[in-house]
Amino acid sequence: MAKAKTTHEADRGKTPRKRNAAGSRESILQSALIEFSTKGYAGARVDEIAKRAGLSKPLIYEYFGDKDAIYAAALRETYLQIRAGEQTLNMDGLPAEEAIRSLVVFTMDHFRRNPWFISMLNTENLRGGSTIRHMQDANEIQSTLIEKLRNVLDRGHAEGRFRAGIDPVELYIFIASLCYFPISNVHTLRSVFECKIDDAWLDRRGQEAADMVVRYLRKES
Amino acid sequence: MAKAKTTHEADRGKTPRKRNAAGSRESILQSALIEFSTKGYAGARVDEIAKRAGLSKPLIYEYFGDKDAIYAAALRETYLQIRAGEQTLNMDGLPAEEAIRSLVVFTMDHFRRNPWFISMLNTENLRGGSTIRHMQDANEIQSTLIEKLRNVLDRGHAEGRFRAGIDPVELYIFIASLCYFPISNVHTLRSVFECKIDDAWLDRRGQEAADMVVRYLRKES
Amino acid sequence: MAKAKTTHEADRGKTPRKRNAAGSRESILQSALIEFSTKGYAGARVDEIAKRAGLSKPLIYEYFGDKDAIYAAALRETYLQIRAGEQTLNMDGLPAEEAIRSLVVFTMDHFRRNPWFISMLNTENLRGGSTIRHMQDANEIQSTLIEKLRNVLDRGHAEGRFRAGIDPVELYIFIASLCYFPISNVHTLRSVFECKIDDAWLDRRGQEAADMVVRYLRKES
Amino acid sequence: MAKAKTTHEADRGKTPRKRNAAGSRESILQSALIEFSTKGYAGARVDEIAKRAGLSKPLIYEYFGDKDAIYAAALRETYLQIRAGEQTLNMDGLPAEEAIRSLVVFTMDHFRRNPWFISMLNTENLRGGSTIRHMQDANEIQSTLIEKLRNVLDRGHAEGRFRAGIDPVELYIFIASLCYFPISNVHTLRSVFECKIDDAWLDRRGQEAADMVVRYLRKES
DNA sequence: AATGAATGAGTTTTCATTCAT
DNA sequence: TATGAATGAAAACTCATTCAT
Repeated sequence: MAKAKTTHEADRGKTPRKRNAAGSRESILQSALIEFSTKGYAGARVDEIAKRAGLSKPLIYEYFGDKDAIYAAALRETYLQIRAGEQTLNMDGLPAEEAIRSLVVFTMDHFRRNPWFISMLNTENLRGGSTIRHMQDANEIQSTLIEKLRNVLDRGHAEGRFRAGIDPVELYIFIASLCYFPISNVHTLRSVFECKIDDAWLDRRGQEAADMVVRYLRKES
Repeated sequence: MAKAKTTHEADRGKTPRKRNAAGSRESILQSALIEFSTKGYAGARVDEIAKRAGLSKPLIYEYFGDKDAIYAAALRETYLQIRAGEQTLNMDGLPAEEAIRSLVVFTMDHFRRNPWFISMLNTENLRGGSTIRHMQDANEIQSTLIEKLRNVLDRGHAEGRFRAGIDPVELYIFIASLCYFPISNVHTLRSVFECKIDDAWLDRRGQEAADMVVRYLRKES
Repeated sequence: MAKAKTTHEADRGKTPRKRNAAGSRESILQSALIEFSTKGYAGARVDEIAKRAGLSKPLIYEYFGDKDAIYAAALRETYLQIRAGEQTLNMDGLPAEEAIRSLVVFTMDHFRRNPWFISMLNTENLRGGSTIRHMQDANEIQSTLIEKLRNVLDRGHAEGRFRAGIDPVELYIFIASLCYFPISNVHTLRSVFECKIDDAWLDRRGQEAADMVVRYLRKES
Repeated sequence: MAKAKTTHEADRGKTPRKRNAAGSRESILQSALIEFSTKGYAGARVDEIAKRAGLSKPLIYEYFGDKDAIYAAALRETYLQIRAGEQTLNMDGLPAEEAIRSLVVFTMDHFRRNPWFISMLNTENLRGGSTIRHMQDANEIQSTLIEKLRNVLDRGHAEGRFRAGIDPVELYIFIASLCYFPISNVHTLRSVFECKIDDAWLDRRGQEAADMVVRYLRKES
């Protein structure tokens, strides 16, 4: 759990007011997230973060310590934002197969709507995971989603639709794989293959990926 | 000794010795590939490239021009090496389903054996593809593989095993997705999920991914 | 002590002390002027400019941008300083011929007292004028002097001493020519001719040049 | 006197043939002259000199030693070329005043036709004359011209046209001043004054300068 | 006589970080 | 809480010069 930041609710979301520690911190974080995700760790500029946040560099150092710490905070923030998004997913009312389909499509859309998530993961993996390795509660981060998925798998198996022995984490990694790659690698794919990777293509791909996952789960009749 | 033009053939091609332009260029390229793929574009150091190549910085600038150009050359080299590896894949003798399985497993292994490929793609995509977009023959690069895949799909359909209308490029992107993600994201996955992503896990995952692809292709009986 | 805004007025303007942006800028400019005028553009070292200014290189880049911009600022400063000097010239009380003589002698002395002016002009002309060409108000710079000269010429003509139709700009270029060359080319002249080009020689030459100009202007009787 | 270079007359002036020491030396010198006069000493590139000469850098070092020596040779070459040009001037047949006028106009044209002369002098003076100071026969260089001028002055005086006591060197420096400055400073003059300094302007200025010199010499009636 | 290959020692420029208020 | 001024250390890039043939 992140330490409870008593953000003055009134201030939140607006352009950060001066003399407002919590707001400034938030603002720096958001700016850092954009900077690191568009330029990578080494390519990111503290100057740029300060400028975008509308605050001074010394303040950033006061709050975070050094570039590494800013990056670590931004990475954590990325995960928190993604997890917050995932909380909105509700698969309860749906039949198991439909629930899986909706999870796949949701994941694809989620990645598309929050492109800095993928960029931050790329960056962190390029760096060998040296930062996330030291993040305390990293392993709690997606547990809710995994639980939801486990429930659906159980339900599907109980209904006789899904095979047994499917591990939700393993399955989730499949789903993430299918959704992550075409977004993460959109630029190289566009250059290497003729196919147009645009919004429509990604929409279709979400459906097709859902198909693939469902076929994989189905009990063979 | 005067005009002895017999360049010692044994020396050529391998560890490049001094006063050998082609060898030096090769050596720089290899060094650049390592540097860029382990540190990303902005994190890479020309100094380091020179040191690893056992040559001086000015020579690098003489041969390539500037950091951008070194990077571009290394990116292209990456693709060339990967394509060369793909030429070794032979699916001709196998039944369609086996051929597909072998392609998936091969792809997974190929990515594992050439980790700089994935790192370079990550780097390039983080940079928005600005370099590969200007690479002349980028789109020829994987055409052989796609042709092989098309043949297998046709064969599978002819034999009544595979569904019709599967586009080989689209399918290849599925296969790449499944193989790319767990390798590319190994560090973040390790931190977020408890599962051990080690060699054995990746071996199993290759098989499982092959399963998924094959089920996706199969005509439903 | 808390909000004491009384910047010690005594400190301001002269040898710039730390934490004084305007003073630092000034100091860099002065240092750049010395460096560029003694070494030329390509020979000048930003390092040296910093050292002489007692400030760090990054600050120079912060204030000016790059070497070209430092040079441009120094060139403009050169002209401003020269113009400021020219404002002190007063020819009003003198008879026309005396006024001209005093202008010639003043010009010679002015060039001698501000040797970096000639060096900067030489440097800029060697560079093909690429910097001054883009200087906004370059053509306003010597207009005051030209006006003064025009008045004297008119006066001299009205008094029946000077010929008509003398253009002040053209005449000024004659005067500048006579004063510029022996100072600008002092080193080559010393080597090529035996004559000693020293202070006394330049004093005499100022008088002689004044003579030449006056004879040129005189109405032939 | 320069050491008699036995240039194979047949080779001279053409594109330098390989395996031809004298031709190569000549070719490097010409190239150096262009490079140093257009870029100044520090801005000149040995690489560029080699490229323009169509020869390799090591050859240049073999022939000249180092950059300083190339520069020194180019500077001396400049003077030699200028002196060679001055030999063509013939004032013998003309009345004294006409002879002076023709010398002024000739000087102006000579400077215009050989722009690298002025650039080299500028460069050398910017460097404080450190090279020409060590040139052995520098003071012989313009002696012929001075002698010619002395003759004309004597003749003019004998004819009762010119004043007595005019030193030819001093006069020559006046003439050079008038011709040098508007060519040397063409770029800054163009920017600072509105007047168009073009070929026509320089033609007129030659005449006007001749006027000024003649008026200066004339015995006042 | 001539050169392609190579480099040590700079030079400009950048950037994370701190000082002083 | 907040910042304008400043910098040490390092990065990319250059250039006169030499090596080996």
